[in-house]
Amino acid sequence: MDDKARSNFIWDMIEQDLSEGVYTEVHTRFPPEPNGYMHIGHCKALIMNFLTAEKFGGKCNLRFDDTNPAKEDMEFVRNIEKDIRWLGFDWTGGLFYASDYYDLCYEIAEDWIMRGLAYVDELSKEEMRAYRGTLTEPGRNSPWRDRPAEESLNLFRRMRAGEFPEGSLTLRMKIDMASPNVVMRDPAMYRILYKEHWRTGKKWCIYPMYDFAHPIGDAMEGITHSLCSLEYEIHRPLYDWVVEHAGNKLPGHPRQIEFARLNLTGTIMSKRYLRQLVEGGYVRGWDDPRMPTLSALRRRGYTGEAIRDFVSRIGMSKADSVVDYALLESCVRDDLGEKSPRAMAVLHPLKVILTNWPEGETKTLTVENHPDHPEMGTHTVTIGREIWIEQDDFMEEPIKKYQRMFPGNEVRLKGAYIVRCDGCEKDAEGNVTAVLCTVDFDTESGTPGADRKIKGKTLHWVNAADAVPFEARLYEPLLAEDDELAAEADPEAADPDAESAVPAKKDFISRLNPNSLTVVKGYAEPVILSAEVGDTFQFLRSGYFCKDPDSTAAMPVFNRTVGLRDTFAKQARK
RNA sequence: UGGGGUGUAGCCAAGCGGUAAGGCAAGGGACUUUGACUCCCUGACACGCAGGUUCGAUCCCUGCCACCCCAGCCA
Repeated sequence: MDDKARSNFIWDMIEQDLSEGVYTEVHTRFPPEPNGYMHIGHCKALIMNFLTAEKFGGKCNLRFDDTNPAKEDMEFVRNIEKDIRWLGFDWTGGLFYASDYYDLCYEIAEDWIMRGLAYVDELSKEEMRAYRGTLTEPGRNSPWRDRPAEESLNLFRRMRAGEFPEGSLTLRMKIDMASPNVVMRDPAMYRILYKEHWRTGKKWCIYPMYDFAHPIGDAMEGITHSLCSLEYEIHRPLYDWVVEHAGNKLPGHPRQIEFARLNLTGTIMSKRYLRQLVEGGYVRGWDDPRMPTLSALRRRGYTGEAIRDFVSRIGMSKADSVVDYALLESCVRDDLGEKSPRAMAVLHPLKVILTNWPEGETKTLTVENHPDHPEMGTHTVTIGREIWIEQDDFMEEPIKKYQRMFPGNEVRLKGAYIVRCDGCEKDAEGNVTAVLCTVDFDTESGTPGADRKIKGKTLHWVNAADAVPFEARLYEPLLAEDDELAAEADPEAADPDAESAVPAKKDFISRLNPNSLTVVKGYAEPVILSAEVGDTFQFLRSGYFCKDPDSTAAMPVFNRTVGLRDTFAKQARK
């Protein structure tokens, strides 16, 4: 499946590195910050890192980038590990934490101070911003930039000892305040944070910044290729600067390569917006099947295999893109189509009376579990005088090309008989209350008479006498079709507290699709009762459905993972 | 107006100087006890635009345009 992933510019670069002897092996890493639930957007980086290691016979580490104790939690660590395993990967290179390198980072920091590569700054956050300059104007050196190394060292040690309040001092790299790349204008290395770290406890009250700790972690783990998303491209000079200047303490120099992140139509990948959906009650939680989080996709019935296939098929490039959700759907259909047993369920029930069926009599029939996989076996269904069919499967006055039930037409009941529709019963308002049909008893499935060809289609149905009521949850994209926020810039890059975030927030909520969830009560054959939460069926002609944890003994609940393709509905819409 | 990137069909994406892969979507058709699956067939006077180099350019050069990223003591 994963071999669908063709070559890409990253693998080309790696091959070249290997052939030129820059590296003799390939070692990657997936470095999530444990500050939230993973979503499908993260899968691109995740799968790319793991797959690259697999492809080149190398290893891939899992490293939690836990350099900000204010935002991180152990609960997220467990979830991320679970998600990775669900996708079928293992951290063959080992499990690490950025916090494993706190001591080393500190050592390097002191070394840099003594070598004049870092200094303790007393500028406030606001002052620092002012000194940094703008995109078009160079910054100015901090007045503290050239203080004696011993003074910085003393201050830095006292920072560590907890002698200063948060925000009062920072340790900065001494690079170039006039650099056209603002990332290089004396970036912060350490800030004071009186937060207990979920791993290191109270040991530290100063924490290294990503730009400092990340390259060090990569280098320490022997990472050869550090694959990350495009927004880190401008950090690459800094990444290299850090590794070069700490070189005497590091075993290697990884190569950072960037690629475009994943966007999907009809949804969003921003943690900030997703949190809004959860906290605003627009969805039922982080694992609401409408969410793009992996826990939600899992609950909805997506498989790890389908997601791997999807990522393999979208390819890898540096061009900003928004992938059509239809591709993801195609991937799950492929996977589920092979694996899922078939069953019959009616979502919008309409009663059919088989008028020539003897009252009180029941017949047991055998149906296949999968048309292409006889080894998956069979199960039985019963049929009696009254059955349920889909409301869509009857039209008193058929539209063009309609081949389902209408007066005078014959259809096949899947696995049972050919029946002729004779008409229907209506209530006072003219609503159809029941369809009347005559059974051709000579056409039972599996018997010679079953070969008779008819014009009508084969319909799914459920015997009314032993039908199991169930709840089906049907989903549409979170965002209405023309409102693809996904194409917008990642708002996480913006300050959530900034004024500019307010209109975006309002706008985003107004784009929500009011029909993202539809709940219907239907009937299914009893076989669904034996399903466990998480089991998937293909409900014939309807789609793939996965049993939800909300299920009770009295009311099984099924999420529609994805519908079947419906070319007739498409034509009819035109 | 600084720097870093990106621009190939509706959406992704190959292509690496020799005359435009593939997938999804879309449209035809075959098959069908799922209008599903499967199987056929259909798509770029042409690769953001304009020049240039070349026998020949999507691939090289120049200029322009569009979009994305960066001014956190977030990652």
